[in-house]
Amino acid sequence: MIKDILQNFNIEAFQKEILNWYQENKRALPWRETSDPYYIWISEIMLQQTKVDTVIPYFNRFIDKYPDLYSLANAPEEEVLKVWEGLGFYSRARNLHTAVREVVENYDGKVPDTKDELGKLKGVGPYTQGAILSIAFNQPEPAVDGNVMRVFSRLLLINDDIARARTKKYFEQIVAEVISKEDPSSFNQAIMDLGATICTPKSPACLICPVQEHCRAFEVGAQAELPVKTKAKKQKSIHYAALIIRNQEGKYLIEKRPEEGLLANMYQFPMVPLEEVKLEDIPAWFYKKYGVQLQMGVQSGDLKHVFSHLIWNIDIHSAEVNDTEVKDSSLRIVDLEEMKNLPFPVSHLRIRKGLE
DNA sequence: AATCCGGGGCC
DNA sequence: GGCCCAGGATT
Repeated sequence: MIKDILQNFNIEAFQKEILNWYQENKRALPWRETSDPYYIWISEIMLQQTKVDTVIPYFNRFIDKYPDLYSLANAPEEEVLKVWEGLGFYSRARNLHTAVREVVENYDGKVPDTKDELGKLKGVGPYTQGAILSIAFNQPEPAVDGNVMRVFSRLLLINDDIARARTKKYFEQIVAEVISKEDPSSFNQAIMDLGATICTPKSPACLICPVQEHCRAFEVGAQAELPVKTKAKKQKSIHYAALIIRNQEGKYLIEKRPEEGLLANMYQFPMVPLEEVKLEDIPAWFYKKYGVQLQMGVQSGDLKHVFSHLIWNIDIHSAEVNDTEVKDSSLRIVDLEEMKNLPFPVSHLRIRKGLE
C-alpha cells in the first residue's frame, strides 16, 4: 500500500525542490548552529508540543547553564526544573535529566547513534530517535510528528485520522521512502520548516509553496480539510483554594508536590479541593493533613488556569500560622527570595506575583 | 488504544 | 472557547 500511495509521486524531484527551498529559506535557529547531538537532543525535547518561539529563550538559557552533557548530569534535579520553569510538561525535564545520567553511566558520556540505544533512554520515543539520528548523525530515519503528518497528508491526500497510532506508523513508512538519502538532516528539517511557515494548520500559503506542484490536496482544493484529526475530550474543571500562609516572621509556608503525577516535584502554595472541603473546615482539614494549625484570613483574589486535560479554578486565600518550622517533609517555610530559587508552575507564579 | 501530562498563541 | 504545537510514558 505504500507503493500505491507513492505511485506517480516524483520523489527525486520533490527531494530536490524541498532541499533547494530549505537551503534558501531555512530559519536561523540556535540549535542549527551545531550538529552536536547533545544540543540537538535538548532542542528536540523542548520542542515537543511547544512552539519554536517559546523554546528559543529557554534553549539559550539551558545550554548557557549546562553547556555539556556532564554539567547537566551533575546538576541537582530541582535546579534543572527551575531552568525549565514556565516551559511546561515538566516530566520532559526530569526524563531528560535521568537519560543524560544514563548516557554518562552506559555510553561514556557520548550520545548513542542507534535507534535501539536511543530508544532505551527516558523520554526518547520514536520521533526524538528519528530527529537525533537524522539531524545530528545524518541517518535517513523518519521523524514524524503532527507537523510532518499535516504536510504529507496534504501532499499525498491521505485522510486517515492522525490521532491514531497506526496512522503515525503509516506516515513513518512513507517518510522512510521519501526521505533524501544524501541529506536526511536537511530533509527532515525542511519538512518541519515547511509545516511551520507555509503548510500551516489554518489557511496554508499554497500559492507560495515550493512543492505546490507535488501537492494532491492543492490540486483538488482539499488542503483546508486536511489533516483529519478526531477531537480531544473537554477538560474537567476543579475548584481549589490556594493558601498564602504567613508566619509571625513574615515567611511563607509552601509545599513540594509528590514525585509522580501532575507537576511532579514542583512547589506550590498549599491547595485545598473545595468540592471536598468547605471553607470553614479548612483549618481542621489542614491540621489533619499536615499537622499544622492555621487561622484563615481573607480571600484576596482568584484565577483560572487551563491545562491540556483539566482546568483549575483557584480562589486565593490568606492565612496565618505560628510555626517557624514544620515536621511534614513536603512543607517548607521560606521567604520570598528563597521562593524565587524554587521551581513553581505558572499558575502559582501568578499567585506569587501578588506578594510583590 | 486510551489517558495523562503544561503552557502559550492564534483565530 | 477551540485548536494547534518538533510526543512519550503509563495503563
